[in-house]
Amino acid sequence: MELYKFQRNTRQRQVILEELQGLKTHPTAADLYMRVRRRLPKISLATVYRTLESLAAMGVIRKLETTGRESRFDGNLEPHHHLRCRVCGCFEDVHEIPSAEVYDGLNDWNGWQISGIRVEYSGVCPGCRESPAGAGRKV
Amino acid sequence: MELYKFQRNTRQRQVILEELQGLKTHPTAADLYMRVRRRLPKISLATVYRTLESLAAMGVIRKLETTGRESRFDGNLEPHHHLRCRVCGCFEDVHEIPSAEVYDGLNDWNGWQISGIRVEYSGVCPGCRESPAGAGRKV
DNA sequence: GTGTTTGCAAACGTTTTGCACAGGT
DNA sequence: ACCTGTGCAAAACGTTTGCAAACAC
Repeated sequence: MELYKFQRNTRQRQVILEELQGLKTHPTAADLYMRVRRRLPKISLATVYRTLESLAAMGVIRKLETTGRESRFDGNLEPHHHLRCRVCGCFEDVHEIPSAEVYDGLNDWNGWQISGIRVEYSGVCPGCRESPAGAGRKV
Repeated sequence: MELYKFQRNTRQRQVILEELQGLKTHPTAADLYMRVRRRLPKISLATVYRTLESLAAMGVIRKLETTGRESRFDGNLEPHHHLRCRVCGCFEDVHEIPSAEVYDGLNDWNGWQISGIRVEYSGVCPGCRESPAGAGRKV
């Protein structure tokens, strides 16, 4: 995927974006495919993937970095964090940034029973700062 | 995978566990497969997956909930957080729990250039607390 | 008309599964 | 001898890609 800017305004892209922005949830590509297909029955899953990837690269939407095998997408660009349900896998937003200690093991927070917190910093490791080719990869 | 307790003590399991516990890194199943095969050339990748899954379910090791398509495993059970390199995908431990604001956008921290922080709380959502069958799943 | 974007199908990388057999107990 | 755990190969799963045709400009 090398497409950082669209040069055509297609119906597929309009509908995908509308559907995503109309959701407060964080759908997977397959979730969106299902919804978009109600309006564009011929659309292909590959188009959904390509479009979401491009929209994310352009900064119009966000591709979430969440636990789980499927990617999830978010039409809401404000920085915020997430609650993940260990049972059904759904996601919900957290707009406050509470301290780690406070919510770990919390019994009821907005109806959720919180059992864990995970903090993942991302950046560039010392090895890759020296040699950007990815030479830093060590098992 | 339904195996929460081992009833046989096999060489495969010993070696997998030894290799994982001998690493300070957070290898993927394929990483471990490579290492274990040096000692047990006939071992199958499926066995590595099955064993890691079971060890994690038993609480002997930890299956990390990290960003990325591959699962990663950790022989270190102490709670800690992670640094992820956006370039090579490697992981490193963070034993402090710093406040969100402090490290976001940090230019140099132990050699890392930090560009983001992600906080993910996990637990059980309101829907699943009522009906544990996973009925809470809503796109 | 030109060249971007699409739809399809096939490929991909990781993980899971079915099944017969090996090997702990 | 039993039956758990293994090896193998195939399936499953989410995602990406190559290519010809469709369509925005």
